Amino acid sequence: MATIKDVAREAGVSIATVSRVVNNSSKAGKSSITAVQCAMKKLGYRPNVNARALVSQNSNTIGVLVSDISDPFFGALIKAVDQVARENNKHLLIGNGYHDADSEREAIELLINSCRESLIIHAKALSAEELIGFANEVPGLVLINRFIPEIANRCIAFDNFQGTYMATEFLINNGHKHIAYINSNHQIDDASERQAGYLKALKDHHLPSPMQYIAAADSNDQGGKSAMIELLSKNIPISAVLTYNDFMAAGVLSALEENNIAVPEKISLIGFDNSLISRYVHPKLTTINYPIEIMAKQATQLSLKLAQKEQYTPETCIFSPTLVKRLSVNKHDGE
Amino acid sequence: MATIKDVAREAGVSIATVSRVVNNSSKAGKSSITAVQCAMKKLGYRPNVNARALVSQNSNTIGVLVSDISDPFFGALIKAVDQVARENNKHLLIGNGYHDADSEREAIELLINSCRESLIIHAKALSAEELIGFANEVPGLVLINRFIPEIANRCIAFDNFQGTYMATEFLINNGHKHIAYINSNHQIDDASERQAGYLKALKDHHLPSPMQYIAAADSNDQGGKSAMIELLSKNIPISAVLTYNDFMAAGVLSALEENNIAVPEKISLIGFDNSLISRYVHPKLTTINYPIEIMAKQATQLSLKLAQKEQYTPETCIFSPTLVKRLSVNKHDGE
DNA sequence: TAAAAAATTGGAAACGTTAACATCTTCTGA
DNA sequence: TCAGAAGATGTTAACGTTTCCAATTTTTTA
Repeated sequence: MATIKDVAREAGVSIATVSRVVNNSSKAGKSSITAVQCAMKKLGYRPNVNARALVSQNSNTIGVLVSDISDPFFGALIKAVDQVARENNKHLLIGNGYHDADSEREAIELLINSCRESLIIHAKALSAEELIGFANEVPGLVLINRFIPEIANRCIAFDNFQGTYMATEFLINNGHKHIAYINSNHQIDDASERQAGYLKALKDHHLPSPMQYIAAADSNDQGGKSAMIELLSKNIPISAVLTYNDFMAAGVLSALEENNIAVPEKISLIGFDNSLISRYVHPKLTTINYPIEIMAKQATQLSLKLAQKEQYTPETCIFSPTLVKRLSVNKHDGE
Repeated sequence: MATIKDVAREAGVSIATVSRVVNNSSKAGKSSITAVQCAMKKLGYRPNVNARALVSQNSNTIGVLVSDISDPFFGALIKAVDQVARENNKHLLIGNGYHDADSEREAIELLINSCRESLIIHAKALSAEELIGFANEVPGLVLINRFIPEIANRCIAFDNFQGTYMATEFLINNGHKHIAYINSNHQIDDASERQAGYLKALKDHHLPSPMQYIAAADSNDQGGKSAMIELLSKNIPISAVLTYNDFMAAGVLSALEENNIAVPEKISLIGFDNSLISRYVHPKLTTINYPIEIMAKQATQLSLKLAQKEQYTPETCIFSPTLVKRLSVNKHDGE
């Protein structure tokens, strides 16, 4: 591999001049520029990023930790980060947390070692203390989809409570009184917040909230399906179902279809996330929009600013849900 | 940030000894080891990866280029690469090609600059010549989902032709004679190979292959929908449709539903890729499986071997499609 | 007990780059 | 025509590691 020295020798100039040409800093003469460019082309010279990063103390890389790259939700997150990264001539180092505290920790360590500047972290399994520790170590670390009061200015989060509250209220306003909620059995904040929003909406509208209307399972379609079957087998009146996410809603659809229960005619259904699949299931799913792209862009900008020690407070830290009305909810008449 | 020097001073040893402890190379005395570990913990020492990479000429990073990170197909690809990477203590640098030659080139340049060892490249827009050039420059570069004869031992590809051939033949064996094909309008090999497989199957079974049964559009659900509408408006007999991918098939389903044409009762449908959404659409989609995870793992292993200058030829270079039977195909009787 | 062997340590040269500083040209304008 | 400014270029010291080599200490063996 050709180094700057080789180029200097080939072009008959000093390495400083080559460096100046490479970084087109103004102080290089025309003849040198052409000579150096020629030599670079001839030798196929590529600056060594590690040497550069070593001296400039900056790797031009944004580290991103997600729970599962293959989930389109995180795909959308990463893509949004990438768009901002591109505008700033950075590239992306990706870590996968596998929904597991040890993996998350390991991945963050790796990311911190590799790029101490900017980090966008989606970690649900790690404790707040541990994350605060990392945040204190890395000024450009930003948490996404998680709010920790001690480092509030480093968090870009989503109002889960409000999301299920809205969804539940929407069902109530459509005449539904027997609304079930299918939650994730993951022990993460999102799950308890979403359940709390559902319960609060019922309470505010003076509806009972018996625990038998709540089921919990793995947050995928299989989980949704089995939770729905569990609810059906209780033989309680249900006119609407709210799920923790769209995948679980898809599972609910399967369960209902197999039992010849029409959606939305017999049972209305609302998902959560407005993910890719919500447009593809049948009927198209009414769901809660999670503006992950905007949030990810915001988080990236925040991280970039913080990395440059700029004081910067984003306009929005906690993003709000919106209801996406599609075809899985009907008005309910009578009891 | 604490450096190795700080640790050495704190522990009262030389930097060489610290380095030995950090890399637990055998030649360190017990007392030094404990002293150094103590000092490291106290100072929160993290080895500087750039300095390491500079001297060891190896960044422990695998670069991956995909067309669109937010597409679950590529999500699955990246996750598979990550699994192999983890086993080898590497992490992932991700580039996005945005289905565009200039972006692909730019991203590859960036990736090469950052990790000259291992590269997994999914590039459809770039010319073969250009890719051969990059491959010659980087021994560990492996092409995925693309076959270039000149660098055949660096390619992990998929038999697109065979995929549509199988699908078409399956439809023919189910009594279908009027089979339409909806192709992608992208000018990439996959599109022409898949169309060729469809045509060859028709020919081998002595069926006519009029061009009016072929439509092309953007390779997403919108494209699939408009292409299907185009086919319907021609008012030709159609008993089955084959699409370039599952997203287009989802669009076809929308178009047919809006026109009250039942799938599979009136028209059978086969997708391609066996992607995430194929299980979520209604009816569940019969499709062609694209074993992208296995391919990605294979590609990563190949890349890692090549980077170590090992001679290595993977068992399989061209992977084969399989048919995934779900609920979107019926037998067709009569003409 | 002394010499040889083994284990442990430190010094210093790399790795490829940037940037501060010094030097040497070449203009500019009076 | 010459002083001074401006421009171009080179020298060299960092950046934080690893690793070779030599030096020192400890252990082993006869």
